[in-house]
Amino acid sequence: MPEGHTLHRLAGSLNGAFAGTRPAVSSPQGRFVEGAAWLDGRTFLDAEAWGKHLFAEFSGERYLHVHLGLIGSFDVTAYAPDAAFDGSDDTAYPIPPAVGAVRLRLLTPRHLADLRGATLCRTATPEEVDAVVARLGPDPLRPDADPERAWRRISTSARPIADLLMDQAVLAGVGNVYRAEVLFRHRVDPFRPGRELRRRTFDAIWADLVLLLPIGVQLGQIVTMADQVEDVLAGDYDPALVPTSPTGVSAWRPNPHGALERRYYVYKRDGMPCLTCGSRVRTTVVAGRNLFWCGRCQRRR
DNA sequence: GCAGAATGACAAG
DNA sequence: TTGTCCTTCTGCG
Repeated sequence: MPEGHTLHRLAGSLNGAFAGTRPAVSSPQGRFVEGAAWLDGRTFLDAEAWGKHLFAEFSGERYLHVHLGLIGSFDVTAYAPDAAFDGSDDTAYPIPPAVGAVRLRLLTPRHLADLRGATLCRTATPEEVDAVVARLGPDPLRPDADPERAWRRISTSARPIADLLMDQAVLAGVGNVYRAEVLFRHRVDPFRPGRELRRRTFDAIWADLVLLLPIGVQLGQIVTMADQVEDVLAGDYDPALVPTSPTGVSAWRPNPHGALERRYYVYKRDGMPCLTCGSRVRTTVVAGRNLFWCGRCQRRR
C-alpha cells in the first residue's frame, strides 16, 4: 500500500530480480499490450523511485512509468530458487499463472513481477520521465533532495500544513499515514497555515521523514511509534521477519504479517483515546483524504 | 453475494 | 467539492 517508501522498496526489489536481464514483458489482462511489446525482450537496466512514481529503464532509452495510486500493487516473486540454476536441482519450475487482473508481467526463468490496479502504467521517453520528476517536490528518500524547495512552498502558503504535506509538488512521497503520524509526532496543528509554521518545526519534520521513510523501505511497513522506531534502529526485532537480503526470495514480497505490530498514534484511530493525553482522536477530510489528529496535543500554539 | 474501504490523483462543475 | 478510475479484500447478511 503505497506511500513513497513502498515505491523505493519496490525499485530495489525490481533491481534485485531483473537488473541486467531481458525479461519477457506481457499484459495478461490485455490493457497494456502495446506498451508491453515496446519493452519486451529489452535489457532491464535500472528501476528508480521519485516520490510515489516508479521508473524502470530498459535498453534503448525506453522507460516504464508506474504509479500505484491508492490500490495498486506490484509483486515481485522468485518462483524458482537459486538451486535450480547451479545444477544442483533439475526440477522444472512451472511459471505461476497470472491471478486476477494483471496489467503487466515481467518474467525471467527465475523471477516474475505482476502489476495490478495501478492508476498509471505507461511507457515513457527520457524527456517524459524528466517532465514528471520536474513537477515533484523534494523526496526525503533521495540523498540529493533539497528541503529548501519544500520550505519555500510551505512558508509562503496559506494552505493548511496537512494539505501541503499531501501535495506531491511540495514534498514527494508522503501519503495519508505519514502525514497524520508526522504531524502528531511534532504536535503540529494540521490546520495551521504553512506560512505560520516555524522554521525549526519544518526542519524537525523533514528530519523525521528522513528518519522514518527509510525504516518504511527496510521493513515494507510504516513505523512511526517511538518505541517501535527505537526497536528498529536498535536492530532489536526478529530479523527473520525483516527480509533484507537482496537475493532472498522473501525480500521481494510484502512482509507476511508485518515485521512489527501495526499500530499508529492517530491514523485510523478516530474516536479512540489519544495515547498521550486521552483526548478523543478526531477525523475530517483534508486534501481529499481522511485526516486523523488529536485536538488537544496538536493545538495551535 | 455484495457493499464498502483502502497508505492516490485527476477532471469536471 | 464531487465524481471517477484502478483492484482486492473484509465484513456483514
